[in-house]
Amino acid sequence: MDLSDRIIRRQQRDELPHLIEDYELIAPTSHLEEPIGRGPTLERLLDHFEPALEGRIPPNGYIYGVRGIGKSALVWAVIRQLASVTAVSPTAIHTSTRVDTRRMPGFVYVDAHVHTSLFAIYRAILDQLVDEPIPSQGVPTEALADRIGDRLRGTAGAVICIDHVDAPRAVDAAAIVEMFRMLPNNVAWVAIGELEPAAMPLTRYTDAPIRIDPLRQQVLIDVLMGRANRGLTPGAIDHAAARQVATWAEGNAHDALGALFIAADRAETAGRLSITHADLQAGCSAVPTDGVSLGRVMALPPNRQAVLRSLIDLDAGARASVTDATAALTMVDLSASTIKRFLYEMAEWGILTRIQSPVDHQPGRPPSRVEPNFAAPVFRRLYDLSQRQ
DNA sequence: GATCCACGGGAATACACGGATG
DNA sequence: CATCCGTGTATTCCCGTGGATC
Repeated sequence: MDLSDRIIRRQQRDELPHLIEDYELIAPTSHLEEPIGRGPTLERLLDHFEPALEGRIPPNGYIYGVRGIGKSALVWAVIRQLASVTAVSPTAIHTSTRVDTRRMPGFVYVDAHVHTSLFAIYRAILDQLVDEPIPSQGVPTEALADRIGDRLRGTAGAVICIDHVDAPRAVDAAAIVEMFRMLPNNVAWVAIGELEPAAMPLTRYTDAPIRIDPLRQQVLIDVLMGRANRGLTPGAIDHAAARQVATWAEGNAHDALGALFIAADRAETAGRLSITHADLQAGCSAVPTDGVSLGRVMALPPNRQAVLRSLIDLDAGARASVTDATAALTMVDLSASTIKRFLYEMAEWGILTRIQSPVDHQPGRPPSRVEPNFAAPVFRRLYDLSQRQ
């Protein structure tokens, strides 16, 4: 072994066994290209999209279900696959009776968490339909709409999925429908949300809504074990542990993955190669029940995330009131009034929970403090990883 | 010159409470 | 007793400004 080998070996010291081999693969924010154990649900989604395989535009749709059960993961995976089929075989599948030479429609997935204005939504759609770079500002919104129209006219059209249509920061659903009116009629849309169809005005314009159900316990265990197999060192977690988390999560895959992520990160930080019962306990208790998804938190604009990142490291004293927290958040390069406004806004959006201070005898309106309404340890790790580079 | 958007700042409003008023 | 008022905070609302693009 020569010196350079020795040096490389030193460099690769970090390549010694780690519990977590890939944070991405166990993160509740990332989706697998092949969802685990969701065959029947995938079939129902494919039923809806099936006309596209013969070059026809499927009806508009509404996919719904309670939070955390993998709606985004499933739709994302389906759209991704369909889009790649379109890309790989530009002509539609040949039937046994005749050759259909029409092209298949394109498939587009837009997250209304991330794209919170009509302009941004148009831009995201256009970005998936064309290769050229798209202006980020300086052009009127209608110009982007026109470009989408120009691109699609005379083609097989497109199916556009808008995820999280009923999110607090999302563009109003009615405005989205209005927006699709301006596009050629070879465009279909599929909205994904949490609201029951009766409460979702959009369903006036859709085919029968498609409900996604919470994961059965065994499926959720499979999901956890599958993620662990991909992202953790072999033997990091056993079946009983996965069952423990699955039971706690009651069909909510997002929360179960969050708990697993925290448990694994805790064990990793402690230098262990397997996850203990205490790690899992810590993981479960750090995931708030009825919290908002980490996807929603990670979709926030950079400065909001920076505020959150600093906020979750403040000690209880510094977070006693919104005013105190604002004053303590000096590491963020924003004015105090902006930080304060961010905190109130994020509370409005459900990202933070406002808790009234117990009545005291100070004059004036009693303050409230804000607490994260998401799995803070997961956000801390994902945010820090995203900052390295 | 137009357009979109994040910031920043401050006005307006809400709330709590003690004390005054009708 | 029900209201109103004044004071002190907290919270919400709104709009101007300026950077970055086109």
